[in-house]
Amino acid sequence: MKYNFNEIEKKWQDHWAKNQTFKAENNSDKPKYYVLDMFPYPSGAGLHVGHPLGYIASDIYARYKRHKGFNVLHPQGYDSFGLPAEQYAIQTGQHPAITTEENIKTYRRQLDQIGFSFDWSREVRTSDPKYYKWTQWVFIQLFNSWYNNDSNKAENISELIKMFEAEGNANINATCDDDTETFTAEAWNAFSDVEQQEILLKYRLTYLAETEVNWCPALGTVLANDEIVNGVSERGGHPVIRKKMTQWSMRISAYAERLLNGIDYNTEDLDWTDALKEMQKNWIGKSVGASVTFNVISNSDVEALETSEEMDTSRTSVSNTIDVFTTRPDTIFGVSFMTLAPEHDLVSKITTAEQKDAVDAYVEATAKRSERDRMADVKTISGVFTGAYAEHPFSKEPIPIWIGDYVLASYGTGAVMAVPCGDQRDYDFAKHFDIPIPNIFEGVDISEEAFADKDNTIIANSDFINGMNYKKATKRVIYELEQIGQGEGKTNYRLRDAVFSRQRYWGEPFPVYYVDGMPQMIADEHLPITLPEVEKYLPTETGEPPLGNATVWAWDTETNTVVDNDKIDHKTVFPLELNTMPGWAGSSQYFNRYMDPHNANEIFSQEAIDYWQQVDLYIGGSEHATGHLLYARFWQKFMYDLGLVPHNEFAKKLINQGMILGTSAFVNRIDKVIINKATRIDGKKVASKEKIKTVKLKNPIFLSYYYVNEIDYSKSVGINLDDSFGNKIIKERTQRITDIIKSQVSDDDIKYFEDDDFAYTRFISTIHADVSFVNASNELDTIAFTEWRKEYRNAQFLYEEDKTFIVERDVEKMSKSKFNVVNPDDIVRDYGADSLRLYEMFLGPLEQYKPWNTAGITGVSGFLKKLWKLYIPFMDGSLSGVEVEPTKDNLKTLHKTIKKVEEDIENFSFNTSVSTFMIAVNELTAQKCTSKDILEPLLVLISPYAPHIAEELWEALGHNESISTAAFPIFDQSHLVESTKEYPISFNGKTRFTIEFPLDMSKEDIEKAVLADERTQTQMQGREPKRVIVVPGRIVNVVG
RNA sequence: GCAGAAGUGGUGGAAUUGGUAGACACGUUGGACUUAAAAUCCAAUGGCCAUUAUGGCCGUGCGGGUUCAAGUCCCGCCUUCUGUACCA
Repeated sequence: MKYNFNEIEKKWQDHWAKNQTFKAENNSDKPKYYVLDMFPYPSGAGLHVGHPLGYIASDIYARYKRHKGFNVLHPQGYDSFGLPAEQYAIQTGQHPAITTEENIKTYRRQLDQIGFSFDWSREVRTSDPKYYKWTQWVFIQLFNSWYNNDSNKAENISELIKMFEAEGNANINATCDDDTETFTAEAWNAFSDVEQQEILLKYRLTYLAETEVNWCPALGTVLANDEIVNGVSERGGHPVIRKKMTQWSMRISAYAERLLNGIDYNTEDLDWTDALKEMQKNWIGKSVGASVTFNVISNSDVEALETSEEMDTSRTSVSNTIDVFTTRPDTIFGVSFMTLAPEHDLVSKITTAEQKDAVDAYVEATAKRSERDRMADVKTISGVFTGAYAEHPFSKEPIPIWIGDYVLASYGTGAVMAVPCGDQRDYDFAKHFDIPIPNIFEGVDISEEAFADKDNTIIANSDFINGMNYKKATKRVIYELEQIGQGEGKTNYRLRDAVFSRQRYWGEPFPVYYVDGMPQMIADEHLPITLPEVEKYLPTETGEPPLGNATVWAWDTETNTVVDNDKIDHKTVFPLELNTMPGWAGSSQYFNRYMDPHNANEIFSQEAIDYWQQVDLYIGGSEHATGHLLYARFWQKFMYDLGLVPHNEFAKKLINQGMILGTSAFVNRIDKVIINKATRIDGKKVASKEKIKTVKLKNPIFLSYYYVNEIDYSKSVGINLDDSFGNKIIKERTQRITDIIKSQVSDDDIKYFEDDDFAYTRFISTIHADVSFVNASNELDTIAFTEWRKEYRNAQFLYEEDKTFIVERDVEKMSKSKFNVVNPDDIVRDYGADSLRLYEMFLGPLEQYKPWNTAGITGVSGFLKKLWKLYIPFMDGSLSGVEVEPTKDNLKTLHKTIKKVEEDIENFSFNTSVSTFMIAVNELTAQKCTSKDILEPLLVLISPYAPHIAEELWEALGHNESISTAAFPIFDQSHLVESTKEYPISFNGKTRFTIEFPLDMSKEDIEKAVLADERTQTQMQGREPKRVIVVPGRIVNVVG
């Protein structure tokens, strides 16, 4: 009757697989519920205990919903395109498909042994041509669409063409490239085919354009903004530079407002955490203000201006204009200069001859600095005057035009109107270069800093807006700008269009070929266009992406097949696109594909989407906040515009699970000694600043935690211990270390340790030890350690006598390089999957970051053993034929457990329900409960958490069917009704003792009884109570 | 700088939304069983003081406030984590 978890878990996992227990049907009388996990990238390292956390939570919820009578869709798959498999291919020549396949096998084995209730019949892999056919298909739909701002949705490009043919583009309210020029219907019809295609690209929702991109030379590819962290690549941490390239982009900016609305105003639609919504909101970065056009004063006028003090107001020759965006149009009369980004197109055009050298030098110097440098160095103020002036739109005063790297080319228009009195950066710039700082705020002191508080402002010295507040002045300025045609109200977004091409092999190929340099879509019926074979996964010698190495990579428009490159004749055979799609392409619609994953004719059938609608619960990491989760929302809205999906948002509720952190183990190592000239301070020998040499030890010395702490080393700095200070133990230890060091140095060097002219410092560094060599008491298995790090096989380990070598512990992110990874395989082997599942939940709230500590698992493991014991009478036959009536206590325990567990699951408070189970089992054990009426429903409660043991015991109780769809027990309040309450009696708010009273006892009677109690007399010590507060059913408080 | 979240025993964390702070576990200590170990079981465990049983004082990052009553509400700070940043 032993609880043999390994055997039981295998048995039920096989049972579920064989009977397809968790296969979901696309129609059912039951209500539907869709629980989704973010699908994993199958990395070569496999899973660590942190990975399944979210899967366990979603699995508990999915199983719970099945008990509650829902038809549950709980699929899983793989985001299997990506960099690591390709990097591995570059190094080894092994095809990424093979690496990926192997990794998936490992993942599947690891997932299976945890006992998830996934419907594996619906598995998708983004790298499977049958899947990416539909990624390519969505891409084509995007290409064939434009964004109509009047109807506020995506529409077919053919409608746009019709409008161009009929009326040109002047009155079309579409989201398009900024540089789109206006044309008439006649002009459109006169354009050549290629010209028309060029114009249409400026409107399409995915388009090819020369854009400034983040280029990562080390990875040989471009990166999206969300793939860059702190100025370096997210993967590998390589530097990133700005570069102009022709790239596919996604016009996500067209959806900026709708993406924002979904999280901002329409909150009931999107039950996501505030933190996540906030992140997306910041990323979209909406700012409302105005665009203002400043005319640049021509150079000849500037000369006139410089020779005479008088201003020439009759200028007519306006050649250049500068557009700026401002959130403070009300401060327009405070403008005293303008600043352009050094990269701004106009810089070379407007710079005067005298300033040319200085400007060129500055532009060059800025270009050399990496984005990261510029970001790190915020404090330094730099800039150069261009020599040019712009004209104030209202006052017509000349305004000097500067360039400065505090203005970013990639935000807004790359130019600002500088208002030093109202913006600190402009203020600092003006102070630094001695530019005037006119004050336009009434009664505000700006002698020390700018005044940026727009809500407490009255505008002054500002012509027609004097005396107005921010709101009124803004409105008026925008009106006046519109009157003179030099500006308008404008909303600006930080969100940029997303670059969609990658110069990589292991990604979705584009269904695109090129005729006369213009991209053409391959018709839907010929999809998928599968990845070609290449000999090398590196870029070609001419710098083309890896697909440039393919020999069979041309499109034959007659046969509609991929053919040999040799056949390219630009008549019927054309070159195919060499870029591939980015990682987020495949993850942007996978949740909908799960609804109908094997459909070869459609991305999903109408019936499937009508039935499943959208994801009800999505669980995954918050690191995808501004990547996947934003892109997927964008694609969903596009699919909604096409009428393909019934919801604007793909996931109703989203939870970000926290991370499980590792507990790293550190050992202190002395591996070198630094020799200095000695000097004496207060008669004590210490090292002088004069360094002689560093002596590296052949065999390092490792110091146990307490050993090193008692010696009181200052870590990593090193400390001179030559002098005889400290107590006896310390001296002995110091001597021991010195002896070991001396035994290792050459005869030439020994003088440094014996001669009084020298002092030496032992340099202590801390290195990670693999946590598998460390036990719960932080003792290091030194033999296993030296076995693992062979270079230390002759190292000395120093620790206290009669003790063992102790490591230091610290909590860090779990990672291979920190040797703190705990493999779920080991946990499942030693404690079972049910213990792993329970323990991961028991660690703490789902959303929280928390450290893993394998030792703690004995708590939940012991709980399962106790649970098992409760059911032994049903297995050993001792209860055969006997029906035991539940006692009142039994029922009370059961029903309070039902209530709490149900509430906890609904609130995703899984940690507290594990506690509740423990309490229930402890109580039922104490009650010696053998009633089936209690123990049967208890199993259903526990089954979502520990499904294997639940199935096994369910079977032991005589069931032939799986527990997975057994009805969730119904809570009955009547079992919890109490007739008395143990009232806490407090005095001035401090509880002193308790008295039991009937619950129906009146306030007055309780008060009397409390005052009559002799313990009350003791507490009051003769004082009269001023007041007695009685809260029936809760508490009594005596004030005195 | 801005935004969001969080500070509770040696540790992970509970606390019915203002009503007995520290549930449930880990760890530690003591005990039982055992030749021994493991496993299992029992007891104690926030700190300080007192002890013959009883008891007393302090305690949820810090300082104030509201209240019969504050971990929970209000005001002002401090610290940590996460995101983001010359965003005009």
